Amino acid sequence: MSDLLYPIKWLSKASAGDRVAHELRMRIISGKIESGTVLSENKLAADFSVSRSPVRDALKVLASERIIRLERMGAVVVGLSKQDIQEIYDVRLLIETFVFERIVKMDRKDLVRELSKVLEMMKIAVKYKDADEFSYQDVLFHETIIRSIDHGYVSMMWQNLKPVMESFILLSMRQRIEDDIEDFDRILENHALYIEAIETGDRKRMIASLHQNFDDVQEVEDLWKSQQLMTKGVEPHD
Amino acid sequence: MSDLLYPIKWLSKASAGDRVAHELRMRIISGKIESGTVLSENKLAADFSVSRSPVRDALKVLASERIIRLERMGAVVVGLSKQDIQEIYDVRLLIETFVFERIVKMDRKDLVRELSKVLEMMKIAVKYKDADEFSYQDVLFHETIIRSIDHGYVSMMWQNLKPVMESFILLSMRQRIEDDIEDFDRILENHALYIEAIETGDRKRMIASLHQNFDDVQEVEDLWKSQQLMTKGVEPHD
DNA sequence: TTTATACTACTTGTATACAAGTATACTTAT
DNA sequence: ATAAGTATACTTGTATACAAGTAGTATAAA
Repeated sequence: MSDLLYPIKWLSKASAGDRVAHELRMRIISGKIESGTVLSENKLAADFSVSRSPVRDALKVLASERIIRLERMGAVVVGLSKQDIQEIYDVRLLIETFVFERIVKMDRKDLVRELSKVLEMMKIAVKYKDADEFSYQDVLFHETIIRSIDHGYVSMMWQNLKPVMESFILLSMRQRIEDDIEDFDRILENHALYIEAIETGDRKRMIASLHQNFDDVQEVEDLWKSQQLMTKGVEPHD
Repeated sequence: MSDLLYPIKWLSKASAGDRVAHELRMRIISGKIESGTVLSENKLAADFSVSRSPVRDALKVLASERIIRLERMGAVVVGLSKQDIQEIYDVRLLIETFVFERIVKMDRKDLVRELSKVLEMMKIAVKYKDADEFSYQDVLFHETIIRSIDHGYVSMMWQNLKPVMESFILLSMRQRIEDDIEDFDRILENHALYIEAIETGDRKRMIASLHQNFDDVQEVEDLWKSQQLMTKGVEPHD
């Protein structure tokens, strides 16, 4: 088994099943395991040096995220297309605009303070060129916003979306921290704008900030580059 | 083990894990298993006469739906509160309004035809006082709308929501077919209005039809009644 | 009576075993 | 050479076994 794509430190207390799920997700989204590949529970168990039980758990999770398809014989890798990424953004936009409408009716002081903290963390991460830490804080930023309205089913939707988003952002940021380090300033600025929008309850500014993120196709390009990079060194997964 | 709440005929090709998940979900949402109860994998396996494996699968599914909470020792039943049901409607409204915006930009002829068919089925179900069939068609109606825009991640959100919705609607309709059979006319009319809104692309009418559904708290009352009914005959699940 | 320790009866997560089903390849008969 | 049937090497779903850990209880000591 080759080295891991998912940060080991994020898995400190995770079960074997979780580890397999996270690592497999990264390999699929990065393109290291190509779309169309048929995964076998037994082969995966051998690859990861675990039994079939945790592998089965992992495959169920990945199937619910639609990056694999469970069929009669074997799990077929689907992966993430550009359209998928667009769709993820659709849903994120959908969720976050809903959340914003709730937020503006609440006391937002604590939230703004919390988000400011996360933003500072992101700045430090950029300073030390730590793509993984940056990704973590980026995801946390949006999760903090979403969870602030205390809506069980919206949180649920986020939980379903999060793992794929996280992997995708991780890969994208790792790529970008090599190619476009100065681009992170723009991302940081965008997040600052988001905080301002929440603070002032300015719906327009919030939408603008969101779209500025979403219209930025850079991340898609990053992922594509990353996939090219990966598939070069891929072992033929017959 | 007492008799089943979930229609057996809907489980013809389902695995043992699916059966357990569906039945357990019904018992939890109906209140037959009360909130706070701690479920044990071994006890459940014995109750359903299966091994722990399918029970584990089922518990994972129910946990992702947030009707139970997986803890260190045992799975704690959470159940559905009135707020949860309100939240489900929030999300359904969110999804369906998004879907509608896409639909009005498409050719809607086939969709309208398909929906009309489902609506006729619903009418027959009412005629024969078949609450289960009615529920099935009702869920199918909304699923047909949502899947028509061919959006993977929106479909995913629906898939995550569907099982709980389905159970909830089933219980509510079974209650209502006893108490308020004439009320089904109003529901049918509402669905007809929905189809019209799609056909004409009339956003306002669609929103109206949606709200008419959502503002109707009857379903919540039905569920509550159903729960009262159930908890009377509940065996103390120490 | 209170505190500490050890024991019992649970729990989960993982590994392994087995039954039933399916696709591929290889016979064998025509 | 081709078609039909059969063997085999896979697959999944379920059952069972085992290790590690946790709550609660009972017993022992102060």
